[in-house]
Parts: sequence; C-alpha cells; structure tokens
Amino acid sequence: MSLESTKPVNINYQKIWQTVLCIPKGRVASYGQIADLAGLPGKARLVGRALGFAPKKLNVPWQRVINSQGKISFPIGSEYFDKQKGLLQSEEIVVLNGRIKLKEFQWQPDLTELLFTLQY
DNA sequence: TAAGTGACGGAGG
DNA sequence: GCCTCCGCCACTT
Repeated sequence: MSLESTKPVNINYQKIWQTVLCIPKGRVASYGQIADLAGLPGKARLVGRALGFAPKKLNVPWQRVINSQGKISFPIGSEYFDKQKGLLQSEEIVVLNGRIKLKEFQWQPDLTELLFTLQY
C-alpha cells in the first residue's frame, strides 16, 4: 500500500529547517528570506508551517524567524510570543513592542558560506 | 470538488 | 506606524 510517499513536501520542510539552522546567534531572518534561501521563493507560509512541525531534537532556532515587517508573528502577550521574545533577548536581540530592528539584527547571509553549509 | 484556514507578503489608505 | 485587502499556497474538512 501507498504508505511511503504520503507527503513529498516533507523534503521542503527539511530544506527549511536546514536553512534556519544556518542563522547565526544574535541575528534574525524573515519567513520570505528563509523561503528564498531554501530554494522556495514566495513560499513564506510554508516556512511558518515547517517551523511548527520542526522536531525538538533538531534544535531549530525558530525564534530567529520573524515576518517581513520585523515583527513577531504571535499575538502580543500570548504564550509563544513571550517565549520567542525571551529567547531573542537572551541572544541580546532588542525586542520592542514585538518588533525587532531589522536594520540592526537582520541576517545577511554570505553566499560562499551558504554553499559550504547547505548540502543541496 | 469547494470552501475554509494560516507562525506570510506587499500595496494602499 | 497601524489596519485592511488581496494574492498566494499547502493542507484540512
């Protein structure tokens, strides 16, 4: 029976997790940015979903991914908002009213570095 | 098959 | 800076 290939999109999830793992401590990236780097331009929503499915053992730094406006994508005051804010602040990233200054903290990946890190 | 749903993005007011 | 609307796309019902 067709158990195996149930969901081919999982391959994309792994690309996304790989890319997120490349974000250095103290930096952030937007969902769209991750989608682009993962070879999935325009699929920012997929990134959000992938992070929700990311297994804990992978230790994916999901907190370093925010939306294109530089804001945390959870409602202010929610459990996950507080968790993400706390994690970011522990990396010395400034979070003001759920917002992060992209100008200061956005990750600007080095292409050559990426070529060595990403294996696809 | 169609309609609904989102950890999104961009344009416009 | 904030909000709304619309396009988008994978997934669910």
